[in-house]
Amino acid sequence: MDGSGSPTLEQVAAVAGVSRATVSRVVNGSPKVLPETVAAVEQAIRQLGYVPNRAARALVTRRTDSVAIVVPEPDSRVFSDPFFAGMLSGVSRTLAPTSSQLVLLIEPAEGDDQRFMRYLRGGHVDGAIIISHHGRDNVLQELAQLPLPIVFSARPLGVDVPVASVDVDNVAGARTGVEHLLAIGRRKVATIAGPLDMTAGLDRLTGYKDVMKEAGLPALIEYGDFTADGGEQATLRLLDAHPDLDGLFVASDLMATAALRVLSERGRRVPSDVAVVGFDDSVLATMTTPKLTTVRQPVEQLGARLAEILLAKIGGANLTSPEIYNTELIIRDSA
Amino acid sequence: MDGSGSPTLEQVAAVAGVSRATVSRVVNGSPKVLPETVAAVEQAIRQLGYVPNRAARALVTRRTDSVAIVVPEPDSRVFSDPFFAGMLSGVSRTLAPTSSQLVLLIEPAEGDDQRFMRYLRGGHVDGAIIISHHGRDNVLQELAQLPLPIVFSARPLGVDVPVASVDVDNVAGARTGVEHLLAIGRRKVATIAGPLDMTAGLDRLTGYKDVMKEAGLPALIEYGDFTADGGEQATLRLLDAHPDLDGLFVASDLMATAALRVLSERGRRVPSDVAVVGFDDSVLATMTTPKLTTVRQPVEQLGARLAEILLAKIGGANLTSPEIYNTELIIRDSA
DNA sequence: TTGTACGCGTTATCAT
DNA sequence: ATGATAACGCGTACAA
Repeated sequence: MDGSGSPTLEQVAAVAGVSRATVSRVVNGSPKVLPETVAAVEQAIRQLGYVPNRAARALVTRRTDSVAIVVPEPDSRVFSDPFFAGMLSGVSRTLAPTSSQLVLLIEPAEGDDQRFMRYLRGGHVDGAIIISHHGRDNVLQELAQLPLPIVFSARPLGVDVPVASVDVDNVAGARTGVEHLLAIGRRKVATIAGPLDMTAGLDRLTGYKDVMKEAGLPALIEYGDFTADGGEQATLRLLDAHPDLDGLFVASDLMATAALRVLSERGRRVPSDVAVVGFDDSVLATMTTPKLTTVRQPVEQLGARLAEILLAKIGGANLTSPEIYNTELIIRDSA
Repeated sequence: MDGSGSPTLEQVAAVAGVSRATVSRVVNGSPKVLPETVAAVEQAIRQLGYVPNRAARALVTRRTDSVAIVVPEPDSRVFSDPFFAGMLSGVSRTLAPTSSQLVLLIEPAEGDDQRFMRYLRGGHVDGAIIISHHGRDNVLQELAQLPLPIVFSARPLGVDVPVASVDVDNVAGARTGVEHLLAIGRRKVATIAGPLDMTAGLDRLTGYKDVMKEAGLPALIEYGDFTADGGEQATLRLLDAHPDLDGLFVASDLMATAALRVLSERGRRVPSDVAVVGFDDSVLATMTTPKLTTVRQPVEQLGARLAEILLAKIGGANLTSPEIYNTELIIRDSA
């Protein structure tokens, strides 16, 4: 701490022998300042180690130069999901050239919505990216109606107003996965779906059902919650109910890794006995034995696009429609 | 947006028929306000949907009610590491009861230090938690000397001033892992170490070396960079150099998963041919086949403690020494 | 090109 | 117990 707190514009002005206003202009890169004045001011700034006070600036400009990334769930799962990590990476890289900072809002405990709602409403950020998994209560709806630029990381379930969102085509992605299983000759193809209150759960199941129906094959469905444990349980139930299954489409890589393990423990060879296709192409996909054939979604790109859209909206653009990206089937060893 | 921006203290005061100052008192829970006045003000607040402006508040109180969690590396690996996720979880849970928000500062590209240094210096946060992996340049040193409450997530390499930090006893942790390998009869025990410019790399290697030396056995060392790829390469080199190894201590679970895969591909049975011990006990440990025996570190607890220490320092406490936590060997199937 | 002066929404001091 | 009023540090018309 330097004696009397951090230096202010005023002090810089005094040292540089100019007015506060001029220093402000230099700091903000106004073109209408004499080069020599600029030099003098910059010298003073360096000498004092001046750095602008954002609070004061925000107060007058009504811009905070920070955006929130909101996880409206107490879900620590979100963090262990490589999906989130990838998106965060994309978001932060896109935000980097900007002066914007990233504020992470996590719902600490179930039902503590109002905490971040207040924060968002308080004008502490210029906009927000919502990482929503569940279409829970009416939180998403409330978020969507906030007087603030907002982008959703997935089509928010249960929201009836037009909102900007970025997502992959989960239905089509699931289709490619299941179609691949059929293409390699599998007929008893089951799925481990995600929860139906998540876009990812709902749409991927739809894709599976569609393909099976078109092929005239029965749908064999169990549900997991996108955790390894959930995947394990679902696989066990599936093996009990359909011991003769020869193909398995799993709605996430994390659940798929558990499925592979259970299959192995139960003496099923992958892919010869049971072919397995996952969804995500996360880092996990290459860590399993055998390596996972999976439906890739371009997570970093999604994150980057989320940030771009948000910045555009903050800049005044009126974007309120979903953007859908394509998936790609990555064939490895499990199917 | 309601006509004219968000309501201010002034407007609430007008509606409630009191002065600005009184409203402020109510908002901040001052005891010296008549209950009936409180009621009137709270009514007005609800009616207007008032929420205090943090920028204005921060300007006068000089407190921002937000803390930064800094990743002073462009390292996207940090995110895919479950270790980071766990700590983040612990930090955010501890911060929750507080009014403090979490600001995430990531170095977007190599060498862009000054960006977050300026931010931290600008008084935008009340304190910062540094998640540092590498003892790179003098960034850590600069961070340590910031006139701001700071806590490091690991003993920062190359910092010569006393700083607060939270870490596990990596040396002892590695010892228990290696000693276990010896205890189950392994003699050709190799290690995949992490980079030596990270505490985790350095100390865990030390633990390995110590045990091997005490046992009068040769140290067989290869280095990885804490990624799956690095682990894979190191394992291959190790198998080439020492085809007869029967024990392997890997400095991280992520690298260990890769090692397991390579060993399997090379026809080594785990644990019968080669016993493997990892480090972390991350979610990965139970996802492998066989499940990984590993040295657990209490990540969430570390994160929580980081936050506690930071809050204490912000509150005026003068903590500038490391805190070391114990690890625990979790025995599963790989050793 | 530069300086003056005002306002941003709060908290805190001092009267009342 | 409450109300004026002065900061807090900055941006920006407006004036010079």
